[in-house]
This record gives sequence, C-alpha cells and structure tokens, in this order.
Amino acid sequence: MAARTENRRATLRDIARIAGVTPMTVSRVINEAGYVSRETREKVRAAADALDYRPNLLARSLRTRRTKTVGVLLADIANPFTAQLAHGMRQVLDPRGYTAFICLSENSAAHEQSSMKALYQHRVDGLIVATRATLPGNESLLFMADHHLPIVQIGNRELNHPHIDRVTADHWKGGCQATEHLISLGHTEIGFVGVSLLNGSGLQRFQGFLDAMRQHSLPVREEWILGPGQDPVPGYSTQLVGYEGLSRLLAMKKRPTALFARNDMTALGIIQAARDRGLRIPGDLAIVGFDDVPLAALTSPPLTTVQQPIEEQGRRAAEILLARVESSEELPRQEIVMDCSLVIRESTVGPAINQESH
Amino acid sequence: MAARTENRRATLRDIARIAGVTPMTVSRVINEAGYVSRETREKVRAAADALDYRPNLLARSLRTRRTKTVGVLLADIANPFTAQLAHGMRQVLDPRGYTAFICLSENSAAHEQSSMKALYQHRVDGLIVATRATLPGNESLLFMADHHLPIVQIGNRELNHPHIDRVTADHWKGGCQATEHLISLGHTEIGFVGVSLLNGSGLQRFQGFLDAMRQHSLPVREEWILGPGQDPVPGYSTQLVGYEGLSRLLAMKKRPTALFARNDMTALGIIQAARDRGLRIPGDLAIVGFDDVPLAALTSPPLTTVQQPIEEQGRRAAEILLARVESSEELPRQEIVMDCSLVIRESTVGPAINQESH
DNA sequence: AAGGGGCATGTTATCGTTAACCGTGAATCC
DNA sequence: GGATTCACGGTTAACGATAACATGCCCCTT
Repeated sequence: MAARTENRRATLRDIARIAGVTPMTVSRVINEAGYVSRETREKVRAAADALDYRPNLLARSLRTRRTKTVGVLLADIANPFTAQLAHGMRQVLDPRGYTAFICLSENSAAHEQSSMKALYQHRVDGLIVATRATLPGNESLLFMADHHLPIVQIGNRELNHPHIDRVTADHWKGGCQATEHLISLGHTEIGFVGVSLLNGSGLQRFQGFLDAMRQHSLPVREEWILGPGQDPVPGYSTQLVGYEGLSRLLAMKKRPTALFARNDMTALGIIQAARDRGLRIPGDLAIVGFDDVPLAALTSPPLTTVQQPIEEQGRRAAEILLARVESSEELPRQEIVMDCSLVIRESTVGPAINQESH
Repeated sequence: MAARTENRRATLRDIARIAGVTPMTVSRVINEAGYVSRETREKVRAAADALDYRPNLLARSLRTRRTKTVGVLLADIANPFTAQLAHGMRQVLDPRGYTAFICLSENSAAHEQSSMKALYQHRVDGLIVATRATLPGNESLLFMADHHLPIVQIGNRELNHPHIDRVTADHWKGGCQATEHLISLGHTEIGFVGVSLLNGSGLQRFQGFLDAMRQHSLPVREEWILGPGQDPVPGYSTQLVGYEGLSRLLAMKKRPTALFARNDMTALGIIQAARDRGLRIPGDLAIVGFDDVPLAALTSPPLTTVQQPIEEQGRRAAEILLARVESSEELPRQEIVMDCSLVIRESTVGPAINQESH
C-alpha cells in the first residue's frame, strides 16, 4: 500500500534516480516503447510502483500534442437520449484509451460558448457536439474546425465545413414510417401534436408526416396540427404540450382517430389527458410517439413509437471522430444518416369503425 | 474574421515577435498581471487579436500547477437529480473561472475507477463525487485525498478522511417528515414501497419512516414493507418497483390506507398501478414520494413529496471544494447536512373514514 | 547629490515529459 | 574480417507558458 504521506507527486526523475537510470529510460518503460532490457525494465517498474507513480498527463500532452481526450458537448443532462448517446460513445472511446470530458450547454448559448472554449483551450483531441444549433455556437465550431480540431456533430446543425462530420437519424423517414403505420391500420383522419419551428429534428418528423399523408392522398386538417399552447417550456414539461393538445382537440366538433406526437413525452401527456377525459386508447384514439424513451414501454397502454438508434449514433460519432483524430491526412467529410425503426406496442389499432371487424 | 487557413496555433512567442516584445511581456498582458505600459499593452493586444491567440492551457497548467478545472463524477446522467446538481455547481464554478469536466460512472465500478483515474491524471484541481459507494472507488478517493487532491462527496459514502468534505441531505429527517405528514392526516396504517439495502439514502428514508412510526406508537406491518420484486433494474424502471409493489399489496386481505414510496419514480409506478386497478388516489390510498422530480408536479394527482435542496447541494459542494482548492493551509473537514422540505400536493388526504367528515 | 521606490521590461530557469539523435558493444552477414 | 545490423540507453532540446529575479529609468525625497 502506498504511504499516506507523500507530498509532491512522483515524477520520472524521481524514479530515474532510484532506479539508477535516466528519465528517458523510465519514459520508455512506462510507455512500453523503444528498447529496454528486461533487467532495467524490472528495476524501473519496481521503483515506479514503490512511488505510486502516475504520469503527469499535462506534461505528456504538452510534448506529444495529444491529450487522449475527447470533449463531448451535451445539451441537457436529464435526458435519456443524452445518456444513451454518452454510453455509446464510451463503448468506442474507452477501449481505445480516450477519456470523454462532458460539458453541458444547459440549453444556453452562453454556456455552450464557454464550454466549447474551455474544451478547445484544454486541447481535447476532438469534439462531439450534440446540442441544438445556435448562431454563436456554429461560429465557434467553424473556427475550431478551421484550426484543425476534429469535430463530429450529432443532429441537425447546418454546418458545411469539410472537416465537420455528422451523424444523425432520419427523422423524416421515421415520421413517414409512423404515419404510414397509422394509415396501414386504416386511419385516414390523423393529427400531429407538437409542431415547433425551433427544433430541427422535430420539424423533419413533421415533414415526414405531411409527405406520407400526401403520398396516400389523405387530407391534412390544419386545425389538427397542434403546436405548444404558450411559450415553450424546457425539459419534461413537453408533456404539457400533449396534455393541452388533446384538450384542445376534444373541444372541436370533429376530431381525428389517430395522433402522431412529436416525441414520447408529448405522447405521454396525451395519454394522461385521454385518461382524465375518459377516452380509451387505442380504442377511441390511436397514438404514435417518437424516440422510444425507456418510459414508453411502461405506460398503459405501452406506446407505439419510433426508435432512433441512439447508442449506435454515439458509437458511430466516436468512431468517425477517432478516425479523423488519428489520421495523418485530411479525411473527406462524412455524413451518416441512420434509419429509425418502428416499435409497435399497444397504443395503436385501427379506427373504431374498422376495429369492430376484428 | 480569422483567416481560415492558420495551421499551427499561435503562441506567446509568435505574438511577442510581431509586437516586438518578449513572451513574458505578452504573458503579462494576457493575464493582466504585473506592469505593462498602456502603449505596449495595446500593441500586444492587437497582435494577439490578429493571430486569434488562445493560451495553451496545458502549458500554463504545467507551469502554474493549476488547471482551473474541477472533475465531477456522476453516476447516471439521465437523472433529474444529477442535472440539478450539475446546474448548482456551475453557478459557483463558472463565475470563479473554473470549468467542470463531467465523467460518468454509469453505475459501474470499473467505469468509476477509470474516470477517477483520468480526472486525477489530467490534474483537475478538485473533485466532486456524487456516485454511490463502491469499495475500489472509496480506495481511490482515499488515495487521491492522501495525495492532496481536494475532494467533496455528495451523498452517503462513509469516508473518514480529514480532507474529504461531504454534503448531503437529511434523508432520515425527510423520511420522518413524510411519515408524520401522513400520520397528521389521520393515517395509522402505512406501508413503505421500495426498501433496498444497497442504497444508502434510501435506507435512511426508510429508517426515518420506522422511527416516525415508533415515535407515534404505530405498528409497522412487515408485509407492508415492499422491496423490489426481482433483481434490481437500473434507471427509470424503478417505476416497476412501485407498480409491482401495489399489485402485491392488493392481493393481501388487509391493505394500508397510505404508502410512502422511496422515491418519486416508485410513487409514479404506484399511481399507474392504482389507476389500472381502479383505485382512487388519494381517496382510497394516499401516497407520498421523495425527491420532487419535475414530473411529480405533473402527474394526476400531483404528487405530495419530499424535496431535497439539490441545486443548493451542488452549490455548497462547489463552494467548499473551491475553498479547499484555493486555500494555502489545510482546512478542517466539513460535513454539511441539509434539510429537506415537504411539498404537499394532492396525492395525500386523510384515510377514507376521516375524509367523509370533510 | 545620494538614496529609495515605483514602473516597465528583459533574462533565465523550470514545470514533467518525450522526440530526435547519438554512441557503444555484440551479433550477424557475405 | 570489414561492414552492417540490432539492442540498449544516454544526451539534448524542445512543448508553451510563467515565477523569480535582474535591469534600467524616472521621479521624488531629504
């Protein structure tokens, strides 16, 4: 066991002195690089163990110009999406000896800005960005990319820089799939809850909905397209959008037989409101969500939803990033768009009129 | 705008050459330390701007032995608790010029271990740990503390090291408060859902429950103390504990009039199960949760729960840490235990027999 | 006029590590 | 047997910044 009284942390020099060699030789032993005889290697190892040596990564990085570190910029930490993303990245980074340092933007442009700056100045080898687009954020990213920092962005930023790769899911196609699922069940009167002009991927889902409807020559009723009631609320309160959305729908004289919710939390809000109003799901109203959050399988009824391959996005982002980090040449820009997949549970059946034929 | 073709990042030396001074003078300008005439200061500033200079923090830190960086070790990122904690810490760290680098243990001892090592070797100035206790984790913490790394732990680790401070909430007292609230409403038959021997704070809440019951000379029925049904499940699935718990209770011939759930997610599971079984809340069954997650206000009925001052814990932890980081002497160990507060919403009223008297 | 103190810079050494190079001897080759 | 290779490990000079000290100058005191 290490003595509990060491003061200054041990350095290569200390070990060298004890082992009777030069610091360079110790370095070779520590890094398992270059030629060192068995004998001296063991002597050095022993000395290093005795002093509980841990390399000073600042010094090493200063010299090697590598920190073996990846910055990860996340928006909101209290978010299953984010967690899975981080998990996927780690699966790639860990075995290759990289550490992920996570910074949070907390959905604030200022915080995002300062986090980027901090990561950049601390010389991370690469950056994975999964926050929503902001103007200053984009500028910083371009600046850093110009200065040859490898960057991968996950999501919907429009960054046309030859060195900024991108990984995202095909939200448009996912939106189509969800809509077509409802149509294939016989629904023709379908509404959309949670349109928002701010959110890129949300917008794409909505576009997928519209295109699928048009494809099947189904009319889209404008009053069945519901946005947030008031000012947008952060985090979990998207539930409210769903809750209020359904309430507004019920006040109309004609209402849809199925709803496509922009995301699962919105769908959960709808379910809650439906229950409060005595509406049966899926009997009276079919619902599809988006994201497949862990909660989605636990609601009653369990939610039919569209699953993004989140972990996989994290893994791919990390892989692409490391490829760029470790390559000596400049690689061509990569853009990876991954397919979503429909997860059919119990919140969708055909409309009441067809259902009876079952 | 910066030229988009810079290759090597600018250094003090580059600026010095352009401004016609020595690097040391540039350093003084950048750090606003020491005497520099107005004239040269402006010359240097101009040169620095022209080159888009950003200091190399690795080099600076190597020399100053300060990274202006704090490591934050979190268990699970998809967790409102964690998010608020991080938010609180940032409120203190940011204005004082520190950056928080977050690492995740993902509830794995191995990951925790490697994260600690990475943070230590990258020479963070201090460490805030909010993961659950593990044996190797505790050993690492003691090792690092011995080597004079300031550490603050949030939660229930038993670390008796003179340099490891601690911030936590009084879960025992919170458990008392919740229980006494139910008792004061007239309940005498109260159950507890979600006991677990693994979770320190959960155990304290349970202990608070027991002590409050004893205090009021109320019997505790052993069969109303429910743990997880099967193997413990991570993350949001604690809902299941609640769901299954209530199901098991309903199979008994006599059931309690009120339940205290170890945490809000468990309480939500109970509410869901109650609704599925046609039980009215709070009429047939009163429920108290713990944590006051954002969702708790949005359930129907909104959940009565115990609120921990989470952000405040984050702030205090950061403050104590920085105090230690920036102090030249060794400070005495601090242990801060913060009070919880009961948030009364609509999931609790008196038992049915009393309720009619309203 | 000598001394002291604040201002404004430069010089030097160093933080801990590694890249690049060099020297020595022993083994291997044709 | 001379040239070539290889194993081993030392030397030197950075990486980019700053601490500590030194230097020179001007102004003010007494």
